Amino acid sequence: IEQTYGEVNQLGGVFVNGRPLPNAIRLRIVELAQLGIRPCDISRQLRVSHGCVSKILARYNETGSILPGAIGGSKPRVTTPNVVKHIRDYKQGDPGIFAWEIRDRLLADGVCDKYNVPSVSSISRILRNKIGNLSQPNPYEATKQPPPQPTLPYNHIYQYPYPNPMSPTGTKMGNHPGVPVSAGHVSIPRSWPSAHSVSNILGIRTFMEQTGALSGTEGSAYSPKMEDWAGVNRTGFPATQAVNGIDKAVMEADIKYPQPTPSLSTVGSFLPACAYPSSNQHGVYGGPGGGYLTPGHPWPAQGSPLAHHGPGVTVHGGDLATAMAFKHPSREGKRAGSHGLGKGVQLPGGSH
DNA sequence: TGCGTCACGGTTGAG
DNA sequence: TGCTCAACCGTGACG
Repeated sequence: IEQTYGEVNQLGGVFVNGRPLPNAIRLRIVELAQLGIRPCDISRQLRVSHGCVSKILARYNETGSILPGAIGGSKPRVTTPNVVKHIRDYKQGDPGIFAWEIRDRLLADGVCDKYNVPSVSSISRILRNKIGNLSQPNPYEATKQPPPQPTLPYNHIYQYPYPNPMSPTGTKMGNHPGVPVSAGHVSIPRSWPSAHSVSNILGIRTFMEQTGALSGTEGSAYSPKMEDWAGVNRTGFPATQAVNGIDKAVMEADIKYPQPTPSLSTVGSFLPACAYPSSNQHGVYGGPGGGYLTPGHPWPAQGSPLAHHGPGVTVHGGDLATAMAFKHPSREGKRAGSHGLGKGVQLPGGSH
């Protein structure tokens, strides 16, 4: 029995505190903005706080990406065995060498670059702790041989954390057929690649439209790596069964992210009912994308991956009561102050 | 009224 | 295995 939960913001939208909005919503925000819709209107239509809309648009303008940043994890160590080895060599070659000189040499020799060169204090610590007695073997070499760590910049090592619904391995960082992935993970630099730009996404959408690959998977249509979509064929996905080795839980994530079924023309009737699994968030808001649009808007009601509400999307609980029932009981009342205000559903159009 | 910014409480994942 | 820490998140309030 998996506990899922969501919270309702002042606009009546559903969100999970601490987790990014689903890519579908993020994409919609950017697309609406590109259509000239004001951020405040986007906020109201999508029921996302204007601060969030502002943030996403600002990020998009800055990076060209709609995707959230990499969550969690630690910065990679800069004192890799290779660096330690070089420091050790420098120290052996010149016992009187200063830490700052070592630092300069690491840069000069290309062992490190300016992004991952250890600080002087780190070098000092290495000298003290690891190379204090040069007669002792290097602990890295004497004990175990950790896997070589490439001295890559921080960006490169960070991974996009979302599980990939198309992963044949069912792992969060799954590989894609035909997409070479080394070391079992896919890296997306924080300087977001243009592959995530809306134009590219739209291009991919065209592809998806043509193939019908997005049928019924509106909210889950966003692969962690958009550029991998070309290798994706989601046609005929069973709703809850493992497909192509995809972990069932991953698949179910799509289903556990129901968005209330807002009718297209009734933003005002939007009733949030969403339950995010704690493990991931892709595929949230399974409702028809067109539901975010005001009547008469030129937005294509069909043809958008976000607008197609296919059979693969099971919308659970179409009312607020259901959404609230998914909440963590322990979280109720826990968030006093401003966040507690989000509990109350405010009718659309209400001013803040 | 719209929007940029920030504090806050939360999640995440490498170390 | 559990903890720590630093990254990120969206909300809501403020100006």
